[in-house]
Amino acid sequence: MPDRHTLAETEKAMSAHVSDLPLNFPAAAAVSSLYRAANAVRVHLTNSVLRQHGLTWTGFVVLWVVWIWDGLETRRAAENAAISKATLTGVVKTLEARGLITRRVSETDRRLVHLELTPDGLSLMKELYPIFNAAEAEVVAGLSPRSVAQLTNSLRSIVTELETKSTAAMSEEAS
Amino acid sequence: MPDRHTLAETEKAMSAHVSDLPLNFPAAAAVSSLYRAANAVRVHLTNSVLRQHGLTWTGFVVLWVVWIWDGLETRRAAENAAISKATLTGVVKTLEARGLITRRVSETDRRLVHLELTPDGLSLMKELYPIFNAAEAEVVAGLSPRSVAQLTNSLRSIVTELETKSTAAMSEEAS
DNA sequence: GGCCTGTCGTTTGGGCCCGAACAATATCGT
DNA sequence: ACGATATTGTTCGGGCCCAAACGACAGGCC
Repeated sequence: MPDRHTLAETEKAMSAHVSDLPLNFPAAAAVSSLYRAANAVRVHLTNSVLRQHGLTWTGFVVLWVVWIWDGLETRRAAENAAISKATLTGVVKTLEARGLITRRVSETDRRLVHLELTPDGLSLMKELYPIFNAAEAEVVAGLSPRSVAQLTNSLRSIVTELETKSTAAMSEEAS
Repeated sequence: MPDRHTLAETEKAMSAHVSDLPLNFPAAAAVSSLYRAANAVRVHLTNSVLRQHGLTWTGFVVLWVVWIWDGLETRRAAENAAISKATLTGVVKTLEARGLITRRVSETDRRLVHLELTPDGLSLMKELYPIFNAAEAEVVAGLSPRSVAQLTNSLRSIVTELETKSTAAMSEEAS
């Protein structure tokens, strides 16, 4: 076990610098934990499941949304994968080169590009997703089912809150 | 409001593909929410606070840990910021070029590099962190204090669980 | 028809991200 | 003393990440 700084030590060092300021410590702890947990989960699932199949986390997420929706347009794939259109272009290029996904320009609206899994991509997801899900289950295995449900609810509440803020800022911009 | 896929629609599309498989849906929902929330928070805090100061999320995190610990060695900075040593090298190079941080090779062990804030870096953090923390508070404003505490606990539990797994895998490797 | 406005996916440029390989340095065993 | 072993920060290569600028295209409005 590396002698890294413990949580308690970090909080002590922190309070030595900012204890005289009117800060919201629980909020800081929540955001910090959120970042670290998401990172740890991404690293763990990548190393334990995805890497041996030559997939990155983002690549897998893109394959997953295209699979679940039986193919969709680029803009919706980016929304569902929570990445920008620019990023998606690069990721799709990688997946296309691996023969897992195909791009097809729409006949009715030539601006749109429709994404779909190849047979190889489809069989990969059918094989891989149950394994991936089992690893996801392990990640939350230490929590009670009730805690997992509460966790999911709180996280979704945060996402909703921020999406509201974001669209509010956009309409303010437009006025 | 863009007509993106709702949560309920996604779950419906998902069950159409995998309802016959023995999957752990609550675990999948938790991991997915975790990823999306962390992403949304990072984007929000970057755009609303960090960008106008020319800082990235990771750059800010590195500055923060160096600040809180009154300077530390590269390997500890990477641990505390939850990024790899390789990534830290690049981030520090950026921060050094902006005049916010300094690198100093240790006298007693010439392998070690000590990181410290410059006066500019110090005054930036003193000005910026209260603003950043206020934005963090907004992020969890929709949750009750009790929910925030539970959220933090659950997330820390996940991190601890994964760190245990990771060190267990390493000692297995070594044997 | 001919603009005008908005939307689509891509490109560009700069930065983060990591694993693996590496050179420099320290430490341990003998 | 001195080779074997371990640790540190860096480099390298490939991939992800995004904002901004861009060209292609669709639809509305005169």
